[in-house]
Amino acid sequence: MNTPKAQPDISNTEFEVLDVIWDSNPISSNEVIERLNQHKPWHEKTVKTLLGRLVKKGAISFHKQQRQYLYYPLIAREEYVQEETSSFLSRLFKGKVAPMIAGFANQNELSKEDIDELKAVIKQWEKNND
Amino acid sequence: MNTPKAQPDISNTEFEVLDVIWDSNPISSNEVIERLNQHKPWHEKTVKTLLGRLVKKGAISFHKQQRQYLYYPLIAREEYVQEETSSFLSRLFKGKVAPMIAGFANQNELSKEDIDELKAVIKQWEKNND
DNA sequence: TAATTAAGACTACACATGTAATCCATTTAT
DNA sequence: ATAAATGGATTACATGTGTAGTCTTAATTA
Repeated sequence: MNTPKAQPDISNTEFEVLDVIWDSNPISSNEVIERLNQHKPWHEKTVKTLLGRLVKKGAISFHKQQRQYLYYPLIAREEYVQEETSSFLSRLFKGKVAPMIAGFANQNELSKEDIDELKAVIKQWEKNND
Repeated sequence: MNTPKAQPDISNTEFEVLDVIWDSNPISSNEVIERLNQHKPWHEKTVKTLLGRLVKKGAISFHKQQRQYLYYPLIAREEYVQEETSSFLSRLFKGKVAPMIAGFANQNELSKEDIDELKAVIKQWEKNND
């Protein structure tokens, strides 16, 4: 019985790379670089370093296609995001979601659309919990 | 016109110290240490280093009382938390709150109480937005 | 008053992170 | 067949972070 592998610590820049891979994979380093460069002016070498670190951390892997590597994720975005969210909420809001939303409301950062979406989530929850 | 000072980057351990100070201030280093040690086994020197770093970063300050320093925060918890939350949401959820809550719901991490609190927040929002 | 303690300042040190540059082995172009 | 380009591996290097230890000086105690 192996303990469920804790998510590796993924740095901010690593996350940006990983997010591209989640978005589209398998994917070559060149395509990762190209996609990133639509938003970030990162040097090719920088991105390759980050890819290497993600591999070492066990967040992604690859298979070879001739000279190139085609990368794919080893962890699911949903899982990663869920864990990050839980730890974030527990650090800043004692783990409760409502105070976080309340903070947003107080800053006038909630739109009508956000509210409608929240209502839909609540409705769905109620449907699932008899 | 001075640009609103961006929050300094506060590390995880620094945050724990800062949180104690937010909770009760002005406060001496010894009391910070004592309170932290109810949960964390940090060496006295470690905590003092963190206090010094927080001062240097402009997150806290102090006034002297004889030999000792009495620390107090320079940034409000609410502000800090709000900024962290915004950047967190934008990184992981494109800035939308509802998908975050939905993720929680899907993991069965929402209690009836959470739902009730969310409803209250929504009701309040609606009252404030005509 | 001399010795000890205690507060904060300064120093340390390994590992992480952001940001590449260089090295080496293939491919590919000339 | 050589030379040049390209992919990945390895190395670099400043700054941040976690986690203290040592130094200096003032206060307290014997």
